[in-house]
Amino acid sequence: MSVENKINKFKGVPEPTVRRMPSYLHYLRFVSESGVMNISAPTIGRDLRFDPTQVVKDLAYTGVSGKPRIGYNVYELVQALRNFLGFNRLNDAFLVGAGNLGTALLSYQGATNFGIKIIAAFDIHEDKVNTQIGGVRVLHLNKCQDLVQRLQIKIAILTTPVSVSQLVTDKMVSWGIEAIWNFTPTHLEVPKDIIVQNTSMYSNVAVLLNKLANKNIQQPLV
Amino acid sequence: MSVENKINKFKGVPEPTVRRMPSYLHYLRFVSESGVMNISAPTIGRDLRFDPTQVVKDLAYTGVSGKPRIGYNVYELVQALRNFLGFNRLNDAFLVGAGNLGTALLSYQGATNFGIKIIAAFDIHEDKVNTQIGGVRVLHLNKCQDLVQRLQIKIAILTTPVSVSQLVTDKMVSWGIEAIWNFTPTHLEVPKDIIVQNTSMYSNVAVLLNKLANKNIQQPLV
DNA sequence: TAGATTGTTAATCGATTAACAATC
DNA sequence: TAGATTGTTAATCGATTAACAATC
Repeated sequence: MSVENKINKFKGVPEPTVRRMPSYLHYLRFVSESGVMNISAPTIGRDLRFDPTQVVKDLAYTGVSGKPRIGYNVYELVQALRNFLGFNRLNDAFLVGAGNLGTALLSYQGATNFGIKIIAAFDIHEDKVNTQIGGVRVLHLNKCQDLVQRLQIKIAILTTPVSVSQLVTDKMVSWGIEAIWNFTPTHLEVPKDIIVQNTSMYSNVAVLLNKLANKNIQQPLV
Repeated sequence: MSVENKINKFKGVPEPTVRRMPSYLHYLRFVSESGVMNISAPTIGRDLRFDPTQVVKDLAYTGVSGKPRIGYNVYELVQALRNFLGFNRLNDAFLVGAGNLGTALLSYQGATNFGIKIIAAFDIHEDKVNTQIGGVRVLHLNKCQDLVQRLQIKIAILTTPVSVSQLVTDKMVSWGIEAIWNFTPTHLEVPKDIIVQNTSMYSNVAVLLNKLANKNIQQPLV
């Protein structure tokens, strides 16, 4: 195997593991409130309905090591998970498109800050520009490039209409945005070093409705 | 293998496939607007960045069959996907918890109805009760049981505070709710025939931040 | 010490990708 | 007909689960 290949062999933490990390953090915070100092993987697994071996493997990625028969130190885990999830860094983001969903996210994060802080929002409609939503100022999109570059913003939350999502994406990438949290149903075309995280309400609804339909089909068989 | 086992061998459509279905639908609607009548799996794959074989397999689940060298009939696919995704059925839902996220979802779906129709929302705070959000009436939670049963509602959207999420879930299940779209970070305990679809903003943020962090770690290696 | 739990290596399982024959 | 594409069967890949030795 060539050196080139070996370098490319670098695999980060598996995505399913990353997705479970916030669950562990939420659970461990809850557990630590009741004064529990140490916790074992089987206990976590029982409560969260995860396989105990999977819990062990997942937690190993935080760098925390446990003690046989005792388990893991809860405080240590919470800190390690916070660090793993990037809550200790500051993750400033811009939101583009202050329509229904954009407004929704702005109001939502007013209360809960889930690891990303929305610094400003952008829109082109006069009735939105220079207002505040959820404590965040809405500016005209033509101010975006300058601010992305001055504030070194790397994360953009995309909540524009579908009709302009690719166009806005292209511009933001050219301005230096490195990661796009895409809430539109559009498949965005981006250079390969740009990260796109698709969050589709549609996919989630699809899975739920499908399970519900299966349930009703399956029943008569039993 | 026992008969019991054979029955349990029933596997629905793989979840990853279900998650891709809305992408196909969105894409095909777009394509059909430009008057394209037939489309091949490789073309779809190229545009959506899916493996062509995967597209063929996914589309097979809709029941539509294509013609070699010609592809699939776009109109037929759109109809089949709409049907597959349950857009032709009416999927009425109740939303419980008209706080930040609840309000957000209510305002959002005002414009976009993504397969589920929110019929009413419920809360216990006097300042929310008997208001309207996004055209949906907010009622007191003590009216919920009666309405779930009268209207035969099967789907609940859970956007309560974490502190009451399990409690509210237990009640709704006892009232006859069959599927819960859970937006809280709580792991809900439910009877095994109840469907829980977790939609965690936290997980999505976690994946995005993790990719971003990896990117910045990996760069120096090159 | 005895035994529950960690941490690692192996087996399983399911989805993705590749190969290829059938077909229009 | 020739050849691109469907549709199916086989190979690969990665995550989950099982097995087990090390350890506190």
